[in-house]
Amino acid sequence: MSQDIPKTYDPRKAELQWYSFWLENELFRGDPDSEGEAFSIVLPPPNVTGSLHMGHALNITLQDILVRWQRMKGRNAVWVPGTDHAGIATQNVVERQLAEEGLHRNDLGREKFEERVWQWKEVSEKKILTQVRRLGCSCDWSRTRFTMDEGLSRAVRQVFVELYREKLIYRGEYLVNWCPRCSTAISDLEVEHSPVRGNLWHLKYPVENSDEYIVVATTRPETMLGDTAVAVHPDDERYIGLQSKHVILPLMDRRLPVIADSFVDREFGTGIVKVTPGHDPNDFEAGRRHELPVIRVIGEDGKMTPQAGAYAGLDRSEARQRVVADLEKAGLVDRVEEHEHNVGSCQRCETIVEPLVSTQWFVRVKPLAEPAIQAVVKGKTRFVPENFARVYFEWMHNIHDWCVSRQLWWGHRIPAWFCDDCSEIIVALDEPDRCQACGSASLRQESDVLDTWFSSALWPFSTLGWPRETRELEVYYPTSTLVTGFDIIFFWVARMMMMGLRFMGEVPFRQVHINGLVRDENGQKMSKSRGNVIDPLELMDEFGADAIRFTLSAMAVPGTDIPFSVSRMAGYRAFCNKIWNAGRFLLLNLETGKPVTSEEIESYRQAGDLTLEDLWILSRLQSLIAEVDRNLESFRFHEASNELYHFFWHELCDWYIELAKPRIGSDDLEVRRLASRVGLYVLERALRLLHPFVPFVTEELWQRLPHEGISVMTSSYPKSRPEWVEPEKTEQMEALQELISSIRTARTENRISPRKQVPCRIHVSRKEGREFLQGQVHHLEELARVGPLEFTDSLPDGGVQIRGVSRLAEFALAIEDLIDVSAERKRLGRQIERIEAEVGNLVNRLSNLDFLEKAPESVVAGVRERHSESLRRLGRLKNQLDGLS
RNA sequence: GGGCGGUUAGCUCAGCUGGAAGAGCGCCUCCCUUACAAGGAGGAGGUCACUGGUUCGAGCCCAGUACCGCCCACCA
Repeated sequence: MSQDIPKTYDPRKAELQWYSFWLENELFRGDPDSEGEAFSIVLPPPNVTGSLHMGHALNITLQDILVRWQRMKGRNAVWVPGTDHAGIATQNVVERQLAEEGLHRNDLGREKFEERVWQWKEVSEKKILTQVRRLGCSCDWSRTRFTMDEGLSRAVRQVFVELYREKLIYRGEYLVNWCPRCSTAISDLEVEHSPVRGNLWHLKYPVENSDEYIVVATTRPETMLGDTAVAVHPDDERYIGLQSKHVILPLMDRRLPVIADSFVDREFGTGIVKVTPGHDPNDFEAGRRHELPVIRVIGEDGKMTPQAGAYAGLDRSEARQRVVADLEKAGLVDRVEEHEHNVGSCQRCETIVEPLVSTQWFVRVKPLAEPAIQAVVKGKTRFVPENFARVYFEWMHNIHDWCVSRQLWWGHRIPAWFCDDCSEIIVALDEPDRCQACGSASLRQESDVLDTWFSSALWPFSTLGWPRETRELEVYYPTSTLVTGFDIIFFWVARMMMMGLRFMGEVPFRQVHINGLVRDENGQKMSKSRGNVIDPLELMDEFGADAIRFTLSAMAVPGTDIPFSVSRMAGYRAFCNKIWNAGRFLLLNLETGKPVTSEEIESYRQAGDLTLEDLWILSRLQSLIAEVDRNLESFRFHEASNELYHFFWHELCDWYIELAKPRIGSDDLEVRRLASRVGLYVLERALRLLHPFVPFVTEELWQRLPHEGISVMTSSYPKSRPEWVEPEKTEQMEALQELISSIRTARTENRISPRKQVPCRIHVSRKEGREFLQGQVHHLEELARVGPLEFTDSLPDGGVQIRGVSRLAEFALAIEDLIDVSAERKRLGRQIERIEAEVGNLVNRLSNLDFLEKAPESVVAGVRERHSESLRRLGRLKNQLDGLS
């Protein structure tokens, strides 16, 4: 099978070629009726707001590794992809585009605006899904969904209607978080709090019919215009007398009752608080308890309303200045303190959120939360790492009703109709013809849309066909694993749990793996403002998809963020190239022929045809298989990656191939054939093991190897054969490696040219050791460049020589040139020092009676072994030092 | 105010069940040896934040301290 194989791996070509190959052969297809236990994943749908970032790259890479791995293990695997309409976020993107054209969405009107967003959605979705493909993801594209496509929209309406009928959805006037810029209500979760340095104004409110006044403290003086009471703590003795009185609200001349309510903190400020039910969550609650009127002084546009009297029409920040100035003029500002407090702003546009009273739709979540808590308590869904379950519980236990209506145009329109002729509200799956109460045909649909997370909450079952009863739901629900970020545990994971349990009667996924955040090299969050954002597409162009995948996987330590490093990725690109070149070498030099089966290898084993290095690499391969499996089972992607990396590079390439080269090039055809069979076998199995991580380079090589089946994707993931694990061979191999390394070190440090063949004498005190090494002479000659090689009973003193030791043997290299005696002295001195320290340490442990008595025997034996070995070695080194004249 | 995570080599980080301190990059030396210079062979570099405890034995377990980061929370 001679062929042209370029020296350097070209990712671009392989990626294009093999991705289309996989697609053409429908290898990503999930068929509910095919064999094997189901393994299903739904892709957390990316928002159609632009393109993918490094966080997505990590998230989808991990999923693809899992899916490819499970598919190769024979599971009936499916990965359902799709995108999210991302209501407010996408609307904002398009609004910004309009703004650049000098337009506002009102200029277009709802219908035209929606059309415009749909156009954008097509562009963004295409871009995103292309990126997902370029990374090599094996999604079942025939199942691609969008949260606003017809089927999913129907699922949304169905859920809304059912929850409404059960009174788990209600409509009402409450205080909500309002974003004046987006001009919509948002949920508590969409408000981000950050500390702001501001002032605490202490204001004087005169007491009615008296010369006295009370002092209240506020961070938002402009809201005083909407005060409808002041409050004190019922047990606050300072103000018992005040409780029956009224105060006069300055600037507005309004008479305010003094109420007693235990929400007041006696320690804070004066212990008297102004109550503004229209613009503060606490005050709103207090207002309800005390039946206080609500006065809205700030409107939905962030400007003061007519209710604000003289201040009407002013922006809220302007109003603040004016109110303070006016109060100062009237001598009603007691004092002003600097004060840091939290201010809430809109997650999507960073505008300061205004709490205001508004009519909205809410989901009553407590009844839904309870089963969702229990499911995790009982282990029906497991978090990995498990400490995230605590975060989940924490939030679920303190959950508040969920405001689901949004005053946006982009989203699922709420399936509710208002009758113009009576006050009836009809909530229905499809548009009703006439009012169910009065029969009027004059109906208007609610103009609000739903929070984007409402449809996301249904994703694991809506994508599988719900509310239809599909075979997919039967087979693939609950999904196996959800891979997502910790930042959306509340937004998404919790809500999927609630909806899944309510509508499917079963959790939406068995496991939730929480992946970390991709940060920059210095651990900083990637953000546009910091200018440290890395575009995965650019990286793929430069380094190849496999390199970026392997980098992310190798760095994906569960529960921790990833400081993404480009230099490290260059290292993993080198790894891909290494895989390529190892494959290239073997392909160019081995006898090929039929694919190699494990049975064939087993027959060589039985016949005793295999060499030390063969048995060793086969043994190491079995351990590797077991380790990779174990690590992937527990989402330890970094460990699995590192094991593979180390095996392939530092065991297979550095040692096995080097050791096997002479046999591979041998004139003895039988020797050559056997070396080829083992070489092919190990390479082919290694490619299978690596495939989920680096799908392209492995496929490219695998296709050139003798193989059965259409793709490495469809081959089976290797299973460990414990009977091939050979600890003694491994130990022998390590001893040989150590000897070779120490000869190499001695050579390098004495500046002996790497090419030069150097005569060498070896002394081994133990008979078995000598016999073993005598069988490995060819390896020593090749890899340590020594020869002729002579085994002696003792090493001669004097003469020009360099000496060294390993755990197995001591050796002397004879060279004609003078060696640098003082440098050699130093080198030996350093070694002696090191070993003496070790011996000291070991002696301490062995002279400790407690250690001898209490430590397990194997540990003690190990220490004894090391102790005597070190002593032997020390003796040899000292001899050598003395021998240097 | 609660909760969680971190502190290990110059840098970024691993270290899973307590049993001889690791990787990548960077640095130094040598080598374009017919798979690979995106390579090979060597080398230097660590008081595992601090204090105490448990243990024969601690980077790992326990308690406390310091500093850093994150999440949640209606203190005006």
